[in-house]
Amino acid sequence: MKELTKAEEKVMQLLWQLEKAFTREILDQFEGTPPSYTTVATVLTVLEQKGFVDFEKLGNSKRYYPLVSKEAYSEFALSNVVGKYFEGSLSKLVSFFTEKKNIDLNELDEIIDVIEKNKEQK
Amino acid sequence: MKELTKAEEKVMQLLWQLEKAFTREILDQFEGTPPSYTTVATVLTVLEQKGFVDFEKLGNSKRYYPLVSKEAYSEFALSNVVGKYFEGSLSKLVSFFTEKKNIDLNELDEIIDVIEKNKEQK
DNA sequence: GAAGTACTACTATTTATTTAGTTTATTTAC
DNA sequence: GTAAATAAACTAAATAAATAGTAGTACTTC
Repeated sequence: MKELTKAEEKVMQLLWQLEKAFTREILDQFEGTPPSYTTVATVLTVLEQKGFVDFEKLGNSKRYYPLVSKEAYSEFALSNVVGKYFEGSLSKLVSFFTEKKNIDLNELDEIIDVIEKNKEQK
Repeated sequence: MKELTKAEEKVMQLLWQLEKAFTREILDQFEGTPPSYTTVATVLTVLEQKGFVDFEKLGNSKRYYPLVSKEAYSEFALSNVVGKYFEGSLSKLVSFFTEKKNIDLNELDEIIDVIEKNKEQK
């Protein structure tokens, strides 16, 4: 999978949220000073070429939808970080995270729960 | 913290590994077809401007060393991913990871260990 | 069917990134 | 002490990314 650039990622985040959307609708989701309509349109064209989105034509408009799910890209992005910075080891990551961040006991218990449930399935 | 570009990240990974290094030494660590000497030198100059590295002058050579540790940047990169793709929640990340990947029981036990130890300290 | 609107397609511009050549200074080996 | 090697500094050029303007086409509403 190719990596998303900053601008592409922003648009994808909005599209994942909207599930299906016209350029205009994506534009409307921008907070603060939004980019111009054509900027969003250009990014969408690139995303289409890269295989991240496709569209259906409604009248002369394009309704875009993701081809790559947020889950699939999350996995990709996470694997990247784990591979590069945690030697591919999830426990290294968790260890690092729990030590650095002020993470509360509830969340730790939650994680143990998650893991125990997963163990049962194996 | 600013983000590292691809080329910058590669050089930083090598420098983190070497701890201290001359341009030549970093170049020598490249596998496959290495970039040219001057390319590495240019990237190092940019990294210096961005505050990721500094150097000490030995003769007319510069021995570079990281100003930003791999740990610090790991935290940054991880927080980025967790924030963008796991709603800031480590348990969501762990859950996702354990479900998707073929992760073995040993690693799951390891993670539980890590968390239990962390809990004790709180 | 003309006026306005909305959209795409094409083109352009700016900035960031990547890559590396050339020049000049310094060191080293004979 | 001169030739070769090495390194930094400077310059340049190609590519990628981000942004947006303009022209033209289709749709909409009176």
